[in-house]
Amino acid sequence: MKKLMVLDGNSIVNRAFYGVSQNLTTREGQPTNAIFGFLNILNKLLDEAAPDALCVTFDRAAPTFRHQAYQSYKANRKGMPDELASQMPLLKDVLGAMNVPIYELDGWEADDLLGTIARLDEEAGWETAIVTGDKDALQLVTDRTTVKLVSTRMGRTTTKDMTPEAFREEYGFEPRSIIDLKALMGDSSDNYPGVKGVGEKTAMALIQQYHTIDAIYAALPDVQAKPAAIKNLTAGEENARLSYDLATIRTDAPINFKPEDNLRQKPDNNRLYQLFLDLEFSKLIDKYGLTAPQGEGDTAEAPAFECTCTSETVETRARTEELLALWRGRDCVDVLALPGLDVVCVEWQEDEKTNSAALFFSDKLDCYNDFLRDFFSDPEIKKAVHGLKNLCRALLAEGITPEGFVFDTEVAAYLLAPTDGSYELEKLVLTYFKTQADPASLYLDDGAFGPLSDPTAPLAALMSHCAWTGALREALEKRLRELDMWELYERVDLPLCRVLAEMETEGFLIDRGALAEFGDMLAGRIDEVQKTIYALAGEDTFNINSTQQLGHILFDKLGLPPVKKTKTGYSTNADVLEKLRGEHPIIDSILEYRQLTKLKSTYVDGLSKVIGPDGKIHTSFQNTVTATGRLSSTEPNLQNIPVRTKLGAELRKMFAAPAGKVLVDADYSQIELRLLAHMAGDQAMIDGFKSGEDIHTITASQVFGVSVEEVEPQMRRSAKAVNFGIVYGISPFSLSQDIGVTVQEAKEYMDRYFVHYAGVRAYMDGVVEQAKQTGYVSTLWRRRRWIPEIKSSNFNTRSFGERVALNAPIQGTAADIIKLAMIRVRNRLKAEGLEGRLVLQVHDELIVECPEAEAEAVCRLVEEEMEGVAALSVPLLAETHAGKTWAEAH
DNA sequence: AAACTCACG
DNA sequence: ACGTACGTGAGTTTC
Repeated sequence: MKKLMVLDGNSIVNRAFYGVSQNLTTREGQPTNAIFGFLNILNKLLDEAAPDALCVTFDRAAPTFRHQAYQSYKANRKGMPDELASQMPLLKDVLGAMNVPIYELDGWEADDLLGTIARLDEEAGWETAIVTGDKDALQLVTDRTTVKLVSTRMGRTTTKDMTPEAFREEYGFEPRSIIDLKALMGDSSDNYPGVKGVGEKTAMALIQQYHTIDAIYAALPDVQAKPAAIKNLTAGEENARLSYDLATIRTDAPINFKPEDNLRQKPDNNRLYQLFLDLEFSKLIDKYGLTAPQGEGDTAEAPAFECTCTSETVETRARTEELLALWRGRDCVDVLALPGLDVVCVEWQEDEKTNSAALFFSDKLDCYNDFLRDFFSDPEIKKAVHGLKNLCRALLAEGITPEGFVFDTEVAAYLLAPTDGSYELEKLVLTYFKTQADPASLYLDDGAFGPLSDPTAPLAALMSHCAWTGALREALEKRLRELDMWELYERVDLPLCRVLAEMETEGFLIDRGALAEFGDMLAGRIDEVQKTIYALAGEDTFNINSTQQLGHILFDKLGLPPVKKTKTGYSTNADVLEKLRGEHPIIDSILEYRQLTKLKSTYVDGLSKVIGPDGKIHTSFQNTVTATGRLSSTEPNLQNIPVRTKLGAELRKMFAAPAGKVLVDADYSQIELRLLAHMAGDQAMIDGFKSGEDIHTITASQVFGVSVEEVEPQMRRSAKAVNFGIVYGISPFSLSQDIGVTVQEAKEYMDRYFVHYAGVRAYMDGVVEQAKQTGYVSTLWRRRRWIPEIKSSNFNTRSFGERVALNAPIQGTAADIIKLAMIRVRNRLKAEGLEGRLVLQVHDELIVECPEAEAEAVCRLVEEEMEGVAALSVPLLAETHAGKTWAEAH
C-alpha cells in the first residue's frame, strides 16, 4: 500500500521556531532558525518513514469557518512574532523549490485540511501519516491513518507514532473520543473553554468510562464522579457542546486533492540552490547534493571577481627570482600554501586586469626551499593569506621567520562576525559573495598532489581559492574600515597571529616523571574512595561516573531528597551534592571521587598524552573562536589548569622552567573591575582604585555602611560576589544563590551597590540601550559584538542579550588590552636582545620563560609593557613573580 | 551527537 | 510569570 506523509506546516514550523534556540540569521539579519529546524525535522521524518508521497498544509484562517460560532475564539491568542512571520514566505519558497505540494485554503485551518486529506487518501486506498504537534489531530487516527506526534523537549525533537493500538494504550479509549475529552477539559492554546472546573484528570476518567459526552450527559446525574464534578458538568453543558464542535476536525474542505499528485519529486536544483545560498545554508547544499546553476541566465548573481587567472608552474631558479622581484613592487599578493608547504600558490595583479597564479612543487624545483625563505621572510613582499597563525607555525617549523604579512581573511572575518564560529574560505565565499566555491578537500586530501595523481583538478581548486582570498581581502578590508575596526585589526589581531605561532612553537616544559607519579598517587586514592562509595551504597555494580546510575543510587535507593532535576533525570552536580552534605556520608566520598578522577583523566592522563618529544606541551591558541575577543586554548587547554584547590594546584608544580631558566608570571590585578570603573566613569569606584585599598573591602564598607577597618570577611565575600555579578549582568536571584542569602537580601545589596556606584548603573542602562538601538556593543578598541538576541520577543533570549551587552564590552576590552600587551612584550624582548620568550596567556596572565640572569629585567619589562598599554582613569596594575615552576611564580 | 560535569578567567 | 551570571574546552556516559 502506498503511503503519504502530510505535515501540519504551522504546527511544525512553530515547534522549529521555539526549538531551535540557536540564533540563526543571515548576514543581513533575516532570521532562519524556523526554516532550518523545519527542514531538519522533515529530513529526519523522510529518512525514518520513507513515504511515497509528501505534502504540507498551512493555516489561512482568521477567523475560521469552523469556529465562527464562537466569537472570542483566538481573540486573545497572540499573533506570530515577527521573527517567525518573516520566515513563512521563505519556507513556502523552499518547499516550492523542493517540489513539495502545499495546501492552504482561505477560511480553513491546517488541521481541517489534514483531516480532509486523510479521508481522501483512505478513499483512494492509501495509507496516511499525519505529522503534527497538536494532539487534537489524534481524533483522525484509524487503521490506515497514523499520527506522528512531534514534541520538542529541551531543544530536541522526538516523534511518537500514534496508531490505534498505541492510542488506546495511552488513553484507554478510542481515538475518536479525543474530541469528547477536549470538549470537557478545553484547550487553552486553542482557547476553547471546556467545562469549567473539569481538568485533564477528571475528563480522562469520565471518557475512559463513558467514551462520549452524549453518554455522560445521558447518564447525569448518576455518573460516577465527585459531587463537585457533577455540579460542574451540569452547569457546563453548553460549553461542552460548543467545545465539542470546536475540537472536531472537519474532513470536508473543498480542496482538489489526489494522493498521486503528491508523489515525491526531485527538488528544482537551481531554485533551491539559490534559496539555500540566500539563506546561507551551506551544509544543506551539500546534503541535498545541489550544484551551482550551469549555463547562461544564472550568472547575474556571479561575483565581480571571476577567476581569470593564467597559471604557470615555475620550475627554474631564474623565474622565481624574476617573480620575487616583481612581487616586491606590488601592494599585495594573495597566497595559498598547503599545510605542509609542499605547494604554494600566489596570485597578483598585473597590467591592471590580468590575474596570474604560480605554483611550486618541492620535488620539481631544487631551489624550492630558498624560495620559501625568500618569499615568506621578505617584509617587502606584502602577502595576504587565509589562516595566518597556522601558516606562521608551519614556517617557524622550517626555520623561516614570517615577515610581510598584511592580511588574514580568517581573522578579518572573525572580527566582523565574532559569533559565527567558523570561517572556512568556502563559507566566507558563500556569505560574502553568495557563491559556492570548490571544496577545499580537492587540494587538501592526501594524495591530491601525490606522485601518481593528476593535479589538474586540485590545481584549479587551489588557484580559485587563492583568487577568492584576494576577493575577500578587498571586501573585508572595506567593511573593517567602514566599521572603524581597521586599527584594531592592523594593530592587534593581525600582528598577534605571529606572536601566537611563536608561543605555540616554543611550548611549555612539563615534568613528565612528576606528573606520572602524581597520577599513580591519584589512582591509589581513587581506588580507595571507590571502595568506600560501593560499601556505603551497599552495591558495587554501578558506574559512579554515570550521573544516571549515581542518581538512582542516591535518590531512589538511599532516599536522599532530590535538589534539582535535569532534562534527563536527577541533577548530581557539585552544587547539589554540597547541599546534601551531612545527609549521608557517601556524599563526601563522591565529591572526593569526582575531584580525583577529574584530576586524573583530564589533567594527568590528558596532558601526558600531548607531551611532545621535546618534553614540552604545545597548545594551540584559537584566535577566531570567542564571541568577546578572548583567546582560547586547545589540545590541550592550558587555560584551565587547576589552581583553586590545594590538590589541583599541585599540577602547577609540574609546569617548570628548564635548567638555568625561570618562569616569570605576570597578571593584571582586577582588570575587569578597573575597566568597569573607567568605562562607566564612576568616580566613587575610580577613587576606590586610586586609593590602592582592596576594592572588595571598599565596596563592602560602602554597601554595608561601615568603615574599611570594620569590614568582616563575610561582608567582603558578599561584596566580591556583587562586584563579579555586576560584570556578568547578574539578577538578585543568582546572587542570592551564589552567596547563600535570600533573594530579598541580595536585592538590597544590589540596590545599595547602585546607590554608591551610581555611575555604574547609568553605564549599564546606557549600554543596553545602545545595543537595542544599534544591534551591537563595542570595546574601547572598537571590537564589536553583534547582539541580535536583544531584540528577541522571547523573554529569556532577550534577557541573555542584555547580559551579553553588559559583559562583552568589559571582557572584550580586557582581551584587547592583554593582546596589545603580548605584542609589546614580544617585540621588546626581541628589541632588547633578551632570550626570554612568551609561553602562555591565561586571559589576564602572561608567562615568560627566560634565563635566570634575565629574571629581573624581564619582570620589569613585562610589568611596564602590560601596565603601559593604555592610560585610563584608573591605573592598570600588573603583578610579576619569578620562580622555577608555575606554582612558584604565580 | 548530546548531555552532564567540572576545570579555568 | 517567566528562569535565573559572562566567556571557554575536555572527559565520560548514553542514545
